[in-house]
Amino acid sequence: MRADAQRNYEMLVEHAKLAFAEHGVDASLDAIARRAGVASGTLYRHFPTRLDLVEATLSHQIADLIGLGHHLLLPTHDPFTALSTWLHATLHHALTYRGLSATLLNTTLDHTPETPSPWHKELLDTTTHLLNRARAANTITTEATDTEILKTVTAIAWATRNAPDQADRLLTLLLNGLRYGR
Amino acid sequence: MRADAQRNYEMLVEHAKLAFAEHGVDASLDAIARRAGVASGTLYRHFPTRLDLVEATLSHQIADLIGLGHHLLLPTHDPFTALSTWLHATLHHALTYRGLSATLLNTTLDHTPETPSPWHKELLDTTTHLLNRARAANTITTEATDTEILKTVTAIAWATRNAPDQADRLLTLLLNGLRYGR
DNA sequence: ACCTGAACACCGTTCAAGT
DNA sequence: ACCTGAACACCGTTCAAGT
Repeated sequence: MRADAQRNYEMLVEHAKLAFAEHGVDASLDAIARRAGVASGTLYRHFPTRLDLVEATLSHQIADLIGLGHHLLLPTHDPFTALSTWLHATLHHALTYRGLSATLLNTTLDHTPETPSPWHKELLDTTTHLLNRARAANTITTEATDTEILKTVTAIAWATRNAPDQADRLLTLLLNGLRYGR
Repeated sequence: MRADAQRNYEMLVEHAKLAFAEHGVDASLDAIARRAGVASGTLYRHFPTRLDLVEATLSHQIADLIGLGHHLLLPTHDPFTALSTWLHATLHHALTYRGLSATLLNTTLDHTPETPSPWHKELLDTTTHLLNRARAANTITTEATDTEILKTVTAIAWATRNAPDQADRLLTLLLNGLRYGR
C-alpha cells in the first residue's frame, strides 16, 4: 500500500472509532471522512461498506473475543459456566457501540444475502459448540435453537443500550430460563 | 374540523397503514403524503411527529390491548397466567409493524424528555399491576424490575422482527426464567 | 494507484404564499 | 382555517477529472 493510502486508512479508522463511540455505528460517514482529512470517495475506496469500517475499528476486540471462545471450549471448563461466560462476553461486545447489536443481528442472524464476515461466522460457531456441550451435559433445555439464543443476547444488548448496567441481569434471567434443575 | 381536512386526515391514516405495513414505521413520510394526495405540510399539520401518525394507525388495536389488560386484572384470573397472557399480547402488538418495538422502547422505557403518550403509560401501568400480583402470589422472581421485563419483551419483538414465529418461544423462555418452582 | 469533490438521489422539516 | 410546494439541511454513494 502506498504510504499516503496507509496513512489515510489509519486516520479513517481512528476517527471512525471516535465517531462510533460518540454517535453509534450509524454515525455520518461523511463527517468521519471530513475529520480524518480525506474526501468521501477515499473512505469508500478503503471501506466499501459501513460494516467494513465497523469491523476495522473492532479488529483487536474481535480477536480477543474469539480467543476467549477457543479458551472456553477446552474440556477443563464446566459446560454451563463456559456458556454463561461466553454469552456475557458476547453481550458486552455487542454493547461496544450503540447500534452494534443491530449490526450483529442483521449480518449474523437474519437471512442476509451477503456472505457473513469471518468474524460473525466464528461468533455463531463458538456459540453453537458451547451450546452443544451444555446440552450434552444435560444442563440446558432443548427448547430454543442456537440462533434464537444468540438473537436474544443481541436483543438484550439492544434493549439496554442506554442502560448497560441492566444488561447482565437480563442475560442472567435468560440463562435461568435455559437452565435445567435450577 | 373542516370537511376537506377531515378527509385528508383519513386518507393520511389509511395510506400510513399501508406504508407502515410494507416498510415499517420508518416509512417515508413524504411518500405517504404524496400517495394520500396531499402535500407534506398537510401531513405535519395533522401529525406533528411520526409517533402521532403511528398511534393514529393503531388506535383501535391499542384500545383492544388496553381492554384486555383491564380484563386480566380481574381477581378471577390466575396471577401467573394473566401475566403470561398479557406479555404475549404486548409482544404481538409490538410486532404489528417492523420498527414498532423500537418506538415502544424509546418512548416508554428509555428516559425520553417528552411526556409519554397515554397509550404507553397505560401499557407500563398494566404491566406493573400484573407483575405485582404475580409477585404477591410468590410465583415470580424479584430479581428483575418492571421496566427491565417490559424492555425484554420489546427486545424479543425487535430480535424476531423478520421471524415472528420465534417470538412466542423466546418469551416463554423469559417466563421460565422469571418463574419460581418450575 | 490513489485522491478529490461535484453530482445525483432521497429524506425530514419549515414556512411564505395562496385559497 | 387549511393547504401547497419551494426551500433548506443533511446524508449516502458514484464517478469523471486530477495528481
